[in-house]
Amino acid sequence: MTAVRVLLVDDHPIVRAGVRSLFDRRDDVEVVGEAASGEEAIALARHLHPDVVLCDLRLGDGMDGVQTTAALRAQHPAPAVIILTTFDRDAEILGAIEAGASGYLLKDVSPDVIVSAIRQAASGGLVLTPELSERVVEVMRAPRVRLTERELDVLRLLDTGSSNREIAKTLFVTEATVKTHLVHVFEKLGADSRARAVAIARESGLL
Amino acid sequence: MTAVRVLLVDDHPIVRAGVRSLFDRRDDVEVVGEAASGEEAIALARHLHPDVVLCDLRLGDGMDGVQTTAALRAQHPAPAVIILTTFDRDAEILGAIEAGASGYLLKDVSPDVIVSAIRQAASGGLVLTPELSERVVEVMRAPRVRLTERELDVLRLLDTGSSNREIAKTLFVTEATVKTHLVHVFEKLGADSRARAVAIARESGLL
DNA sequence: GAACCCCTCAACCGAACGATGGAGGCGCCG
DNA sequence: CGGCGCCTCCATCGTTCGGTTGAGGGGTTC
Repeated sequence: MTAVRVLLVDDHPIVRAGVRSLFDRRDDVEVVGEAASGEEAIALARHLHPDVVLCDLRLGDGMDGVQTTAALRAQHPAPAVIILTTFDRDAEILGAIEAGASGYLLKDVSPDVIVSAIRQAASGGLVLTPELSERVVEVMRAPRVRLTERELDVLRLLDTGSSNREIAKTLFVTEATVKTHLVHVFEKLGADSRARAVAIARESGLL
Repeated sequence: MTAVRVLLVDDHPIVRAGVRSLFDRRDDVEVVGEAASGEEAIALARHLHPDVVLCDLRLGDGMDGVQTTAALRAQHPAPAVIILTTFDRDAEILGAIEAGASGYLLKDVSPDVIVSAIRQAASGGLVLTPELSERVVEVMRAPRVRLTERELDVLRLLDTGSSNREIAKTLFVTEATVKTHLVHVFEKLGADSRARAVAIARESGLL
């Protein structure tokens, strides 16, 4: 059996070194490249054709992990993508999976979990830690909250502590319009007040 | 010259492995131990007497990096502590320095910066990346916002979107009391509304 | 064209919010 | 002891801010 070819994507050199060292003494996994950004990862993957890409979600200023995943999955042949990250916000997990990730691991898992995840992903499987898979189905089952662009605008301004009047001013609309958007945001989020809305939005990762 | 003895503290095995691999081929830095939690770090340091402790800020569920730093610095002999973390919230940086950390590095710095930081810290120096040191003096110069415990309680509940009435109920006080606290919070934060207060508090890392 | 969604707006009402000016009790520290 | 800071609470006031309801135009999809 030939070794699984892996591409590492993380903006922290230290983490890359850490992951790389996991495979140093193994002959079934081979690190064929490292990238510090999504852009770099895509370019590298185009030439290296890795079997699996191990990708962080937060990648500094450029593309994020979800965008990178989507771009990678659009390539031919498409590598399997495993998200390896510190954060476990529902929206990001869901986003990553929707974008075509075959796995989602938190960085505090033990090294051998990562190794086995890579092997499994290389053979086409889906990899989720038990707690995460539980959450995933839970969130999947709950109807996804879809906010319109405008509603997101007011929500973001809400988060800065703006009043309706201020939001109206910066969005160049009437205060009445803002209120209408807010009503819809409240409905969709199940909130009964602006304050609660931001709190909920924050929890579900919309902000 | 004898090698600098270093203790690694991070809840992610991967990061520990990464940092460790930085020193593998160097003879001037020696990793004498690893800890996955603050508690473990303190216990280990008591026996190992490292010269420098490299410590993450977020350490899972137990003690955080700031608490760990304070405890380590209280030992005799006290190791130098360098915070190595992903986050750069003002409050945490300040807290770490106040707790006696001799350095604060972001995980995206290049490996050799870490190495030289360790050497510098071992000889008693203070280590800050240029951008950070700028921010530090800036925040130092600005009068520190000190909220009382109760005011923080109110602020935290505010963040969840609670109304004054609800806050009063969960804190077992009158609505009047809540309002008084809020007035003080507003004064200290320079806010003119509850929403802005949360926003400001969030920015300055009080939440 | 009808149904639908999104953005826009008006007018109303009420409550909650923030401001103001107090007051008393408690613990700590010089 | 005498102050000081913190927590607690009272009453009042105004008014703005927020949330509700209802409604119209533009774009789309079938």
